[in-house]
Amino acid sequence: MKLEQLAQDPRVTVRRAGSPDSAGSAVVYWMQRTQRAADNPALSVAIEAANVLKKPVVVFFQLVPRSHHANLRHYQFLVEGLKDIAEGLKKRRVGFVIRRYPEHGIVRFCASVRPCLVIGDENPMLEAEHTKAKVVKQLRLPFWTVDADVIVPSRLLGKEHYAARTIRPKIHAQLRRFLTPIENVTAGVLWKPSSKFRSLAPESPLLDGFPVDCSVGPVSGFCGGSTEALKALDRFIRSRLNGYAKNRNRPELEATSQLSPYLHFGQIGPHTVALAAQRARAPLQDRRVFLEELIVRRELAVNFVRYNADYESLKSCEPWAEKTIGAHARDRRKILYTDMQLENAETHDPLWNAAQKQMVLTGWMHGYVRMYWAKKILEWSPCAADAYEIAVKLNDRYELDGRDPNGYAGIAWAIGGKHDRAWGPERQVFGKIRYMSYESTSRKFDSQAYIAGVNALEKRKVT
DNA sequence: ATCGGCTCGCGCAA
DNA sequence: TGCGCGAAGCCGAT
Repeated sequence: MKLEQLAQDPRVTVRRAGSPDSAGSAVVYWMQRTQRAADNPALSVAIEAANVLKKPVVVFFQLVPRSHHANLRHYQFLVEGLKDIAEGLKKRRVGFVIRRYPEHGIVRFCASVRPCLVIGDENPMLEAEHTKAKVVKQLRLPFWTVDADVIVPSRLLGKEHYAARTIRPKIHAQLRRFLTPIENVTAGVLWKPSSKFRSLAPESPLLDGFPVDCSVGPVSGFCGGSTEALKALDRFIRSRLNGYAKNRNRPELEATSQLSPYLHFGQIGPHTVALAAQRARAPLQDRRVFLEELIVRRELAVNFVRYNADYESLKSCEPWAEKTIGAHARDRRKILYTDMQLENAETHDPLWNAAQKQMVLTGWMHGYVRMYWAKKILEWSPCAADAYEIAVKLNDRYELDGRDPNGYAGIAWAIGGKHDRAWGPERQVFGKIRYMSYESTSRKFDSQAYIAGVNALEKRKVT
């Protein structure tokens, strides 16, 4: 294997070209989005490059406050995952350096390591892209990034896709090539830690004295880390994949994988999940439906965020949606709630309140209810642009998987008709945006049971 | 329980 | 240029 071959892997983007300096001391993998030591294509590229160069590999992880407006809930989950990374990297003979604000800089770290090459992982979110752009300017080193958290490298899709039906055949055509096990290669040269590259211990109280937004507390139902993620995957595959197609849209049941927090932080990768589902002994229909959501719809969301720079606002939506929303901008709203009333789950609608409470209390809301939740915010807001904004704000603040392409795509679908189509008959406020009602959702699933379930959870929390 | 109509525009066949 | 068909819907008819 040659370095040029590695650079030509479709998962790899060369952000700063140049031949790796063979006088350098190591290959540095700057781990951001892909927080795992196994089935991590970015780590594999780093190790393979280092093995060609006959150098060791060190993973650099930085703890930066207020990254993507994250709060204590998110940081706690993230920090819980660091121990698994440390253990996994040790097995692969790779070093691990954790630094915390204000000693967190990758540029400073590279100045002391003098790497041959720096590898990063891909993240379509704008803030992550800006951070990388800034670092590229300062690093006088070759810098590659690896698209490690999607099955089909997002670059190969080339443009923003209009709908699931346009991206689906493109993705399916690439699965044979990309839905394959990630090789967990081991470093040939062992990284030897020295005092010069001191690291914080992953199990030390990393958040003590760290300037993090504590207004949203940690949750008890989800524990971060790759080990927990694999356990959750195993439970899902063994007990819930069978029947998934039928039950996934029944939020009163525990029928979904609940892997989104782990996928968001990269503590588990889509290859691991997809291959486990593919080889599971569940009916074909269940496996198909799950893989459609995990791969086609998840990667449609990544495609949206990557190719539509307006994903944080209603501006990201299609002309037909803009038109119909505009035509109904002056419709009288029967009910208006303030941001506070929404945040405190103080609406007249018990299903909506339950959804909001599930999110606030557990850090996770059932996928089907998320649609309803967002559509009602549109119904109860002065305008669609405000609705989009408050939905994003609440989602990003309380969901463990907030600040993720999935959240933005979901809100854009519900409020702006993204990836959807016009639906008649035209209604107040919604216009031709697809509508959902309490009455009809209650026909589809046992909303009383869902509401009761969340309320029981709330009582247990209070007492 | 299941079906058709509602409605728009992309992507492809022709 | 025409045509098929679609990320989760609703409603009313059968």
